[in-house]
Amino acid sequence: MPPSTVDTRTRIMDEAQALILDRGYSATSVGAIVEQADLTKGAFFHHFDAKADLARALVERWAEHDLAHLDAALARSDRLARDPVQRLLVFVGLLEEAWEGLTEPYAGCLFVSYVAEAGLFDEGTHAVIRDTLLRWRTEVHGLLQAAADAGPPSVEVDLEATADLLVVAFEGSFVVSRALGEADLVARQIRQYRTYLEGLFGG
Amino acid sequence: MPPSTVDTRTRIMDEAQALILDRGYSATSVGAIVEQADLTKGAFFHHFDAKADLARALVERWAEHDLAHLDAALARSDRLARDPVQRLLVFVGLLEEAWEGLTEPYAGCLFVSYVAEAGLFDEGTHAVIRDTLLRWRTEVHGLLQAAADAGPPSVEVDLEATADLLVVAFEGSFVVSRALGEADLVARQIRQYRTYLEGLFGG
DNA sequence: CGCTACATACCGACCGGTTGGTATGTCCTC
DNA sequence: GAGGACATACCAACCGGTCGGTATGTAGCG
Repeated sequence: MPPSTVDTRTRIMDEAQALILDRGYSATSVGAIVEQADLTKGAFFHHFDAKADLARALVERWAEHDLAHLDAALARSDRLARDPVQRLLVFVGLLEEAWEGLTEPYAGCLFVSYVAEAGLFDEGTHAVIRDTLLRWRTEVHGLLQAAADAGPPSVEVDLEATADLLVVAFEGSFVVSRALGEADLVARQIRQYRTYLEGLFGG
Repeated sequence: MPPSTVDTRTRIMDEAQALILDRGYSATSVGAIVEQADLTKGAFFHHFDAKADLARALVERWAEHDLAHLDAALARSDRLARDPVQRLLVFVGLLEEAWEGLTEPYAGCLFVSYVAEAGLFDEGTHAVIRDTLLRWRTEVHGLLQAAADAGPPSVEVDLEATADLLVVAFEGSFVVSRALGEADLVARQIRQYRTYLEGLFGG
């Protein structure tokens, strides 16, 4: 296998992502990216047609990992619990677990970076983000509906909004966690969400 | 009142804020700002020492309005309800009310914009955001504590994290609302938060 | 094997345009 | 006529992107 191609492209993407998470897309020049990756502009534009091409590749990779994470938690909670309510709570518990023990670098989210500079990206790039968030809505809503079918929640509640609250709690946590410099904030907020669900469906 | 000075400065800030909310701080050039405000660079640098000076002024104004909003809701809920639990629920209800009926432009938050490009701003600017969020934490935690003292919540819960969840729900809603193009998402999420509190303290 | 033909990976100089910022000038008001 | 409120003109640095070139394959063929 040629040691170069894939490696270099990935390295560019990794360095670019780190820079974008820190200072945003627009402030991340391709000059800075290639310097960080110890390359030249020639190398960059060999692998990407334009800077926007990189942006698209990055968000697609991020969405892919994100959905893989979702599917994994879905599958595991499916295996670990039979009861719909338990399945729901285990699912959220697994997510919480994944964000525990986070200390040093406060979480960043590429979606937040892109949304904050939304005016710079084309429809296709936005669609990647939208589709990913909608997958979360659909899947979580499915879990909630199954739990509600097994036994109605303690109070009447908008199940779609409840599903969205998980994603909202994640994205909001990323923002607030960085703003306050508190790494454990994400996991604590997901735990809050779980407490909410326990109250609704009876833990 | 002199019609010029304050007006021009405010106009610069307004246009700059609108642009930053749309495409971020870095991608908002002072050239674009003065063009939007129908001015020239001379005018801009007459009112601001540097672009960073504008950034600071904007976040300070935003924080001021944000805290005024908080204080108003705090004062009104104080007047409208005597019981600590009712006071808490009315407080959140007022916030929800303020975000209802929002249709056209999906909400943006300057804090989100700044956090997404955190690496570009100095400590002082970050401190403004941090202090503002901490005020929310303190005040909401106070309301929660008072409610808990009047009658313990239905389940044991981390009251500080519960306080943070309100801010997290706001910031997260701003992000997701823009990403999905759903203007009513903010109010629906704040309503979810209220439902959570009702479950904890008994509406 | 040796030769040709072509592809991939990367370099570094360079281009036009834009950036934040400055220096100077002009007009209006007190 | 002094000072504030702008406009005009300009600069050096940097921006995304192009281009000619090179080094290293790699596949086909005799």
